Amino acid sequence: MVTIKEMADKIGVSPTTVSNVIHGKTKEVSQQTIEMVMQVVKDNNYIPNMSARTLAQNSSRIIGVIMKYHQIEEKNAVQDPFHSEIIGALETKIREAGYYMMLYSSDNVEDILKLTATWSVDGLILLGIHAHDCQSIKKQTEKAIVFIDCYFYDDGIPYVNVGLEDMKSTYDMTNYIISQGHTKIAFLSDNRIGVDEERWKGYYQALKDHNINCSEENYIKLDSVPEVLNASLEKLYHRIGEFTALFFASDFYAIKAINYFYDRGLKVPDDISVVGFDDNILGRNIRPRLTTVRQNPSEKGELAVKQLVSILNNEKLDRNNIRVSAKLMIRDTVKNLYNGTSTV
Amino acid sequence: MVTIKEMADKIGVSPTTVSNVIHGKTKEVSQQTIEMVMQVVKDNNYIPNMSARTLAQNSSRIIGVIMKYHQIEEKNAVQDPFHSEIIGALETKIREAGYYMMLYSSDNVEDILKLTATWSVDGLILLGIHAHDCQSIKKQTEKAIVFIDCYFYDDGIPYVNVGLEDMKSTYDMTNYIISQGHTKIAFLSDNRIGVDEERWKGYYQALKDHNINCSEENYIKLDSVPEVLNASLEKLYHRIGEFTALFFASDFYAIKAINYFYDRGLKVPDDISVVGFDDNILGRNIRPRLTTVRQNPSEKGELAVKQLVSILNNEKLDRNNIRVSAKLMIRDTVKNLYNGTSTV
DNA sequence: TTGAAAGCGCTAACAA
DNA sequence: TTGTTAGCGCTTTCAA
Repeated sequence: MVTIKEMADKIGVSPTTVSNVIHGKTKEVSQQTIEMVMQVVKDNNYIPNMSARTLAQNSSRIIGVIMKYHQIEEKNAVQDPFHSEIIGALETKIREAGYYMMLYSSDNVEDILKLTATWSVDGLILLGIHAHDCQSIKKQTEKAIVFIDCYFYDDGIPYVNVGLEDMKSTYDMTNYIISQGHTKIAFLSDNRIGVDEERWKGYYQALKDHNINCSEENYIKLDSVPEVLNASLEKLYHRIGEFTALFFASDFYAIKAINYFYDRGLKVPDDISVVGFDDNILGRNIRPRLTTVRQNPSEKGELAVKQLVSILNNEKLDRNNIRVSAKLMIRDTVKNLYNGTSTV
Repeated sequence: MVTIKEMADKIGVSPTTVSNVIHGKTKEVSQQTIEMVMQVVKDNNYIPNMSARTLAQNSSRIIGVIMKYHQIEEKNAVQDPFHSEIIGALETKIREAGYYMMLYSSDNVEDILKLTATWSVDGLILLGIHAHDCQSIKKQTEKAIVFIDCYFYDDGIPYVNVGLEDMKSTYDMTNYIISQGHTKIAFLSDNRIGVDEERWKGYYQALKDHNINCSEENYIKLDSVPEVLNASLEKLYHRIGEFTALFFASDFYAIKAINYFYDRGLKVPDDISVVGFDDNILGRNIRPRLTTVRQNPSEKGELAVKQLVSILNNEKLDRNNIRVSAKLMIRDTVKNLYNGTSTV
């Protein structure tokens, strides 16, 4: 491993000059010197030492990608198809932008801040972290941060977030379900915070705008713990008569439910209509083809990196809060109550 | 951000002492000093600077996790459920072991070596990299490396790999298929190298051991490019009469095929039996329940980190090459040709 | 039991 | 246009 100093000695110039040439600061370097330096760098297959660089500049070109830590193994952040798609996109874009990606999961603000400081991380991308923690992190560090799917309302501090048109898209999808003759529609999720709350709101608004009665009775909470999920589905199964359509806040649960019904001889959409959200790998590969709201996680990942890099380059952002658009994927799991068909 | 030196000044000891206490080298430090140091460290919320540490020791506690780079976005390494599960497990275990995870994808040996050197990475975990490149990397660096699913046969150099009983499990599964009365069984995959070749071998051996004729005619190549995959499936559809069972080298393709058949009115397993491999999130969530070979990616990830950490601690490994066991998941997609049933 | 000093590789301020 | 020097924060050797 050659060092800058060694190369400088070899060609009889100063380390400063070598460093300058390496970093393209060649305005004040003679053409001849430039070529000499380029040559040694190449001949010796020079590889920069980032730790030394980081120490000297207090900036590492590392971007910390922080995911929410989940105790439950099957909910291990990366396993969720939505998260893994984003992680993949982040890796690609971070690398292409000339940064390095440190992946870390945590549910603890202190740990996240510590990681940031320990590695002199240049920026942070926070994924699936609770709004409250996001806010707390934002307050405690000056580092560039981009959030994904994080909304905090109760504060004046500006923050950069890449989100989705959650409310609008569930609103639109609910309208579609209604247009197929449904009025008894349930909304199902495993929580009522963050994006899931937004999605509930869109759903709720659509019913309201159609003067369809909607109360907390329409909300069904699913348990995210795998073993307990079946109990939730069993309960759902027994209430099935109350509804003609079920709007799940994620494909994952939609499919779990479809399978649960299938195993009990209940057919989708003949006996009950089902809608999901995400159009993830699961949603895209099931029969009957799932009617769902498509979001593009890669797009979110790309935008997050783009925003972060802009901040790091001190460029002005055209907008702080991006809402990526979603798309209704009308397929085969909603029955048309007027004519009995379900295929588009 | 306090530094060791600052803290040393505050309590009137040397940086050396502070550093020693921080790292538990307290054999030769008085109890009183230890307590003093512990106190300042706590009071000042000291956070170590890893770049400085790395520079001084030439070791960073970073573990580079390298995945194969895929041009095609939908095949983006992390999106594959198998890979994302492993990545999740790796993140957890690396963090728990007190290391940091740098995630990087590449299909270029030079780049991987460069990353390693740039960050003074302590160790490497290579995932899905071609054997040839693995070998080349192994030769060019002294760093600790653990491979996942990488086999190179033609060389004497010892290497550490975490693999699966690919051959044995396809052998067993093929025996099971045969036991259900099938003799016309195809094997399908998108390549014939690495694990897929191993799986083919197991399949082949089982047929041979039953004196069932098996030639290259039994092998059907699937195209991995999403747009072209359908063409492969269309071809398959037309050859369907030649076989009674299809053994796919991965759940992903098994499910793509099942859906393709479904859309053409062909029922699994009534019209054709299907078997997958992986039991991934897709395989686990489809109806009819997929008969497949279950491998546990988390286990692979955990073992890989365990092996790597052992190497880094200079511990002797009990074995270099681990073959994690797989499990046959006999479910509902293979028809019993003797009595016509298919459910277990 | 403790401390002084040198050095890891690089960058930046300043001088020449 | 180029070079000297100091310093980033930490560890390690050796001396006290």
